[in-house]
Amino acid sequence: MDQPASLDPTELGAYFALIEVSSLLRHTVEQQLKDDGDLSYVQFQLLARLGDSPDGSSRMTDLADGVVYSRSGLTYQAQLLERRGLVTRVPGRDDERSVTVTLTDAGRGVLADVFPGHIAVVRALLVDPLSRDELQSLAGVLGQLRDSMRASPPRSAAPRLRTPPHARGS
Amino acid sequence: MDQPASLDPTELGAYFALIEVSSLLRHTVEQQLKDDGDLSYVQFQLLARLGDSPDGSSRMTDLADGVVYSRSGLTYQAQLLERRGLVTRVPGRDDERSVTVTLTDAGRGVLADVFPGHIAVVRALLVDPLSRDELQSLAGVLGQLRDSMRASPPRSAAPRLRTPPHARGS
DNA sequence: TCGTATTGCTTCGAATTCGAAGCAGTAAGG
DNA sequence: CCTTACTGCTTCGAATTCGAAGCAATACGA
Repeated sequence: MDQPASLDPTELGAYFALIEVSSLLRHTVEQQLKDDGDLSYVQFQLLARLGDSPDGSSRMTDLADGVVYSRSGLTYQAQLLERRGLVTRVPGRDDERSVTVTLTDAGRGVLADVFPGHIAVVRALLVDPLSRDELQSLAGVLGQLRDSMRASPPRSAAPRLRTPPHARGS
Repeated sequence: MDQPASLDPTELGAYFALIEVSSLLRHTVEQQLKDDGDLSYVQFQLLARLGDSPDGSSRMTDLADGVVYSRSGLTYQAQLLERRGLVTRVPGRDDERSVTVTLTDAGRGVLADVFPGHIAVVRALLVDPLSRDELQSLAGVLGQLRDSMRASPPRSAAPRLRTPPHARGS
């Protein structure tokens, strides 16, 4: 509760580097996906997640949980994918209000088109610049962070410390 | 040139964890900034960058270079900030076509309002869950990645390996 | 069983984003 | 000096994003 008001250089460095690295990586990946398969990053994430599933299908909600994404945005993207014939959407069998999204053969095809380039980008930007030890260290620390972030609901991240706004509009 | 077609678990783990961690962190920070100062993340980045500058001002282009952002998007956000009185925009002195953006006192005020909560979020999500060694390791590896990414223009990231698209629309 | 709350998804409107095109101002070549 | 290319920024239109509200199906309490 009595921590210094700012962050020390190491802390700041980790934060800024994380933001910048992920931003640049994502940018590059997005470009590659658009070039190779006309997919947005989110669309690729959805297809890839479906491809991982044993039967190539999943409920909307389960898809949303994996991809940090609003429900309405997911609906929008699923519509686009369906329009292109990459997935099908049918009402769930046991629960009439849920929607089951399923990867089509065309969807698997696009995924196959896009994968090699995707891997090449990740390799070029993330894997190759690091030694094996560094990569393992990175994976370990980030995995730990991911677990701790998942564990705590985002709501309680910064519960206190709120300063009264200075000059809010209106 | 003859690397395996896929990524091994460590490589995949680092990649996925990086994406997920940065995404969650960014989401949480965005929420905090909106709550405490009605700022988007980009707006905060712009204000913070100006705050770092000795005279609190900077050219549009220099701002864009720091924040991964399109020029038109920067113009849009700068307009919003100017409308709220957080920055001023005046034509550059020596080069008539450039625009110098300057932080106002109100801008500094909002920055001050927002900072404590911002630091609290970063601390809670990124710093506190890790040991000092882990944090240093993370900062080191990410810094290395950032440098290597900066060095190579994104264009050449995946120059080869392009598979002919499978079923492109139209 | 009935009434109410909850869940899963979609629709709607507003805000943000980007790329392409446009518009000065500046530099370079003759 | 004039023409041409380039730079810095803005405007424009289209696409994407989100939150709030809406709708249908399901779960729950009495």
